Amino acid sequence: MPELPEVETVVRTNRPRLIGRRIVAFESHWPRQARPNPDAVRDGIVGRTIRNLSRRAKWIVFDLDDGSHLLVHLRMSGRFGWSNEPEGSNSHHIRATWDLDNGQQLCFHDARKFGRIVFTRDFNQETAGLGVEPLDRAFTTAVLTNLLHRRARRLKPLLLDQSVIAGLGNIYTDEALFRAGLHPLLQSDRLNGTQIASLRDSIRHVLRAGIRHNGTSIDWVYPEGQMQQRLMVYGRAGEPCRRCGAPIRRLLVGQRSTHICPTCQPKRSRRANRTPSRRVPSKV
DNA sequence: TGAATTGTTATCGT
DNA sequence: AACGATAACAATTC
Repeated sequence: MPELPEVETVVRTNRPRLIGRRIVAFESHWPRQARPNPDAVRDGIVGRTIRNLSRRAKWIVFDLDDGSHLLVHLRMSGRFGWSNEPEGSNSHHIRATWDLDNGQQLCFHDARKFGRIVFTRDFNQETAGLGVEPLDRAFTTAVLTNLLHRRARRLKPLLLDQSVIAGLGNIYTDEALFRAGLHPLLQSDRLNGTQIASLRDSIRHVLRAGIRHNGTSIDWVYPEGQMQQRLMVYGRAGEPCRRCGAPIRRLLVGQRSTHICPTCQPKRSRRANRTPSRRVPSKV
């Protein structure tokens, strides 16, 4: 379940071994995940030198020396390995391999086969549908205000929508909403300025924390992170809230498991605009 | 054995 | 028609 911080970690750890290397061979063992098709990918990248390895949303981006790009999406279970490492090549879930000019071989492991390998000569067009990068300077409170107010959607599915904000997944969305004290079912166009500023800061905070701790490891898919020890709500149903002690609750929002603290994330604001149940009796 | 898991897309509904 | 919500789907693990 790699999200932005996990993908960023994969990029940072593999970048030194890939930059400057020439690709001498490519093989796909699961044709339908290579776009437009395995031959086009192979023809496009073999002979090219990798200028840079970076990230856009949850995509891993190979910059090639002729201006074309190779994009890899890990989806649920994708990961990179190296054939000369003990864990790298002994899996039977290797779906693709890249041979480099120094004899090393990059392996794409993907147990569930949901990952994507895309070759494109038009990077901008390929990524045109992706929303704003939440860690960019461009992700200001004003920009988020516009994104939230121009539509009326529940907060959680909106934050998961990659065409609006690119990179959040289920874990960091729940964590950001908790940190901002916002209920996932709140309507996006009903947030006030204070709430939006808090949400913007919370999104950036949890993503940065995720990157700082090399991502979240909650199962066999992604083993190298430490962020799971610091999660406030995700996967903690029934456990006490680390802020107030109330039991964390798990609910379904848009078919997705969602974790909240019922007191830290009230559905409606606690103090403001509450009509008192009993009015102070007025003098006659 | 089947419930749980995710991002994306196709389809439904208003 | 346009938008938001929902169902379906890819395939595997435990």
